[in-house]
Amino acid sequence: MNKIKFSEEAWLAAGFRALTTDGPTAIRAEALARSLGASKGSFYWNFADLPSFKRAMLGLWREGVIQEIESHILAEPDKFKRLNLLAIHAAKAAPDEFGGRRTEPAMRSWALTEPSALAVVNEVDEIRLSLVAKLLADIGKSDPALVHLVYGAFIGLDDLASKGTADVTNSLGVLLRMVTDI
Amino acid sequence: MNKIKFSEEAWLAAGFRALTTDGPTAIRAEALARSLGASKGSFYWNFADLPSFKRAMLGLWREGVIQEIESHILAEPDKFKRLNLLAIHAAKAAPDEFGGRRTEPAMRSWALTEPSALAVVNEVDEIRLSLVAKLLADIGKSDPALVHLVYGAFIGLDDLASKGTADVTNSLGVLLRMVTDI
DNA sequence: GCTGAAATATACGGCTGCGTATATTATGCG
DNA sequence: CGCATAATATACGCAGCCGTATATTTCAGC
Repeated sequence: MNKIKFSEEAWLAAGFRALTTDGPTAIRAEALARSLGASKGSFYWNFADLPSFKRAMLGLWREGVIQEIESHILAEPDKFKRLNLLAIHAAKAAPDEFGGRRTEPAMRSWALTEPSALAVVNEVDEIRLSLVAKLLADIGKSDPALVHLVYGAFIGLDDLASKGTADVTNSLGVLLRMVTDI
Repeated sequence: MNKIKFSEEAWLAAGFRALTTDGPTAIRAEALARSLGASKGSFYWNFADLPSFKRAMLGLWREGVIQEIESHILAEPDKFKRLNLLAIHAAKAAPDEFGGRRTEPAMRSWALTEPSALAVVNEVDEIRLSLVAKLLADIGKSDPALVHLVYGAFIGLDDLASKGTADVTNSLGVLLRMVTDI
């Protein structure tokens, strides 16, 4: 094996930076190459083409979300603390070098225009909705509309937070207190 | 005056269709012209350039939001019904020919990458947050985190609804019942 | 019918992007 | 030391887009 100057990870991180700062259409071989100080040739050596690069990004994000759930939320034994962890970790679905808290809104934005992205976001939504349903069932709540409400608030507050308009943890906390205390 | 074949409104409607189906970067003179069966020349006759066209779109959306609030929500005298109207009209911030319920997520997505769009979305958010704050104050609730929660749920459920994942009215109804009944 | 302006269409130069084809550089290995 | 291949770089053809400059059509009023 020879020396790797620009790893797949480096390309993918550049992809997430492009996505979060300039949107889905900024994921382009030449632009990413410029941002890394590399050339197109290197990109097309590591990835067959743009669609396959995007598939890699989407897969990485989905795995990160699953990882995040398993390591941070399911690991907590107390059922009320588990719910609070939802609020705390709401905005941290991706590592910082992959866009941090700007990733979630960017992925959902991507899903609006690209079917492959929509498919992955739908998968992730199902996973998270099942999680919320389970956590709420654990405290004796089973209304599906409530599940959607909690998850919808999760998504919307994240969007507001990405614009500097709201604080996710505070407001989700208010909601969870209403749901649990009464 | 001579006959107008492609009005400004027609161009703007095409702009919203492009935005909602293919994202902000699909707002391009040539693509819009094709979608209308017109040519670039006509576009540049009606609008100075792309930035000014986008300004027109953003202004139209903002005015529509304000109009919607004044004609549908503030017109209702009963303070509890006013809150319910929030839930019912949540997803109808734009007329159908301008993208209907897909417009809200598309505008917020646009705001992620274009500063001029962010400015308008921020304006709209402030207007709507003031409205929610007022409606909640009318029923004796004044916690700012609650205001953000209601509005965040509004935004997030709209996103989920645009992906076919949730029903906005039901879940916002659950929230408003929690807020008002207790 | 003519004429002139309004409205739309076509033609152009310059730029950027994609994906491939072809160099060029580096390096592990014999 | 040299060779084969991994990794990156450069060069190319083709296409789309922007904004302008230049036609061409269409109509109102005379």
